[in-house]
Amino acid sequence: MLWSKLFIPTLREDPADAEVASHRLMVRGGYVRQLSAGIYSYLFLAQRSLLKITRIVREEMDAIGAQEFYLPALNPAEVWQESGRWDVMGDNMFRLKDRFGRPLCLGMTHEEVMTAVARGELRSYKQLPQIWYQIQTKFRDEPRPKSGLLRTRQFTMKDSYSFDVDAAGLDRSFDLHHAAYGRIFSRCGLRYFDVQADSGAMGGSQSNEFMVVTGAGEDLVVHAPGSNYAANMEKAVSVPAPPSASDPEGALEPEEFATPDQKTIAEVSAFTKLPETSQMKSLVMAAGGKLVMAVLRGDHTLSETKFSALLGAQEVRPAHPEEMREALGAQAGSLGPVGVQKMRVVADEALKGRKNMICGANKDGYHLKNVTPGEDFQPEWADIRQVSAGDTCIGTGEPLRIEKAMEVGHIFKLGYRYSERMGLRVLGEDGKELTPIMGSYGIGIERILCGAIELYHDKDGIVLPVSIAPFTVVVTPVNMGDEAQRLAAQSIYAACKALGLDALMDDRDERPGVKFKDAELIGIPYRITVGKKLAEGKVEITVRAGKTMLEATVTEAAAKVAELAAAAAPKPEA
RNA sequence: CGGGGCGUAGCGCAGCCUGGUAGCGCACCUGCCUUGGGCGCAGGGGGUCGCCAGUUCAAAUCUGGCCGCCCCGACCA
Repeated sequence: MLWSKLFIPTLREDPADAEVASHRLMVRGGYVRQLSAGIYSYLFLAQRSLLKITRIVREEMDAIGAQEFYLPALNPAEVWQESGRWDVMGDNMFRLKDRFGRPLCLGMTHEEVMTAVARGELRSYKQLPQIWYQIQTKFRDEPRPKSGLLRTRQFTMKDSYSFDVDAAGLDRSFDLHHAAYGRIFSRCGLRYFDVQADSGAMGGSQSNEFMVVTGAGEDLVVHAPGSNYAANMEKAVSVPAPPSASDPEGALEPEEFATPDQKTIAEVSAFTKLPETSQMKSLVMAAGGKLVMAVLRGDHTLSETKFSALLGAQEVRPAHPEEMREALGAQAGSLGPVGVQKMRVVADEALKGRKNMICGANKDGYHLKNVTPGEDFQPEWADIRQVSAGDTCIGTGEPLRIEKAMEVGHIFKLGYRYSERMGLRVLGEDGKELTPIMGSYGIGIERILCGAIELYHDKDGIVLPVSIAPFTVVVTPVNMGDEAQRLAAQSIYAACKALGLDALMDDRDERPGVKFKDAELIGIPYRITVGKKLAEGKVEITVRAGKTMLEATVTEAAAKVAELAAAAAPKPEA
């Protein structure tokens, strides 16, 4: 295509309201323009790149036998009411009414619609397994859209759903997706982590997230560089760093002592001159209308995800001050597990084997010392602790790293939730009805592009992987007024196209500096510069990643780029 | 929803405190010039100063309300 005819509105300066690199560069590079908070117009370059991404996704989904559908984004309330998510989704769902007042919503995901199709049509176990997918626009009324295309109110998702006769079948469908996702993200050129994740309150057993490590991300991944361990922060486990002071010896009895105005762990630690690791933190939480006490080492943080999973509760919140006072007779800052009868007490396993520690006395202004978990109080033991910096890997003992990351894909085993509630049944081999088991698998299409840009950019702009760049190569005649250059550039451009390269011809009557800057900004992997060396029959090939440069003759330039591109973006194995 | 910031030409910003002709750079248009890193010269077009109300002889500027956008937090099957 001819650059002079295209709409690629690059900006010389950074947009004022773009914070993260992908947002800033996509606006500057003329990929996108914002229409409203969390709503973007994808211009020519973004659309080309997104089409390349979706093509890769399609190829890999088709390769595992998945079938592409296209489902309505506009959904009647009924199906969401049947699944129970009409209420669960709350304000995150865009809702509207039609002219007759019938409630509708814009789809956030498509479990309901897929299940509705399935229950109308699937009759026999012989029709299973099925994997259905679509690439569709999703709508979520985010409380805070942010970071450009990272968190938007309208976005594109590849979502697939599997239907199997039994758990073993679901395992196979899950594994197929797991492998396909790895191929998809690799082919898109992403460096990613495949992490164990929490499956959330919506049911389901196994769950993996595909995460791209970037400071722009909103999640945290915990990983050990030397081993295979990687997990979402919510689910991660670790060996805690040892306490910084050893516990006092002896079978000591708990003893009350005054701690006026010392409430936080830090305050009590300073007051007692004993480190935070010698304190016990007692948190009273309300779950499902009941109070539960969580006891942790002073320097540790409660993982609300693990805690609520343990309790099987949908919602866990800190107890109100009145609730604490009523149940324990003291306020936060002086609470402790000793003598507590009215509520469950769950202690984190990091406290196992510890003795003679300090905790609140359930009496304002007082704490207890010489408290030994398991002796002076009998808790339920569980891992309810969030991994923290300094912890080590359970498997290898090496230090764990905690890094910010962005979720680009999520696969998980749904179980029977939707099929059960929405009445999806087929006849089994034995002639009895059975409820198919489902899986759900999502990929954020725009997030792949964002992730690639976050990972690969420099001060001059975007450095996209060949497989998802809007163009593979740009042919840049330095001086359009020079006929020899123009003709040579045209022949190279034609040769590129003949080789099937996605080529762009920068035929604009611009200064060379402008053309170079623009090509670098928008991230085209290769540039063939036709300039002063043409007198010797030579042109230059510049590789955007690393800005390396090599020479080639006019006749061989296109083939050389094709070779480089093929090496950089291998095709899928047949 | 809580905290902070910002709204003036397509983009980036100044002007506002101390009320009185709406500015600068980039981009855009015309002409000349130039052609290996966002050239140069000359001329030109483009604004309900976010919206509404108030104060005033007079409001981009002061006051009040509203709206929008960005950032932090809460939230995120």
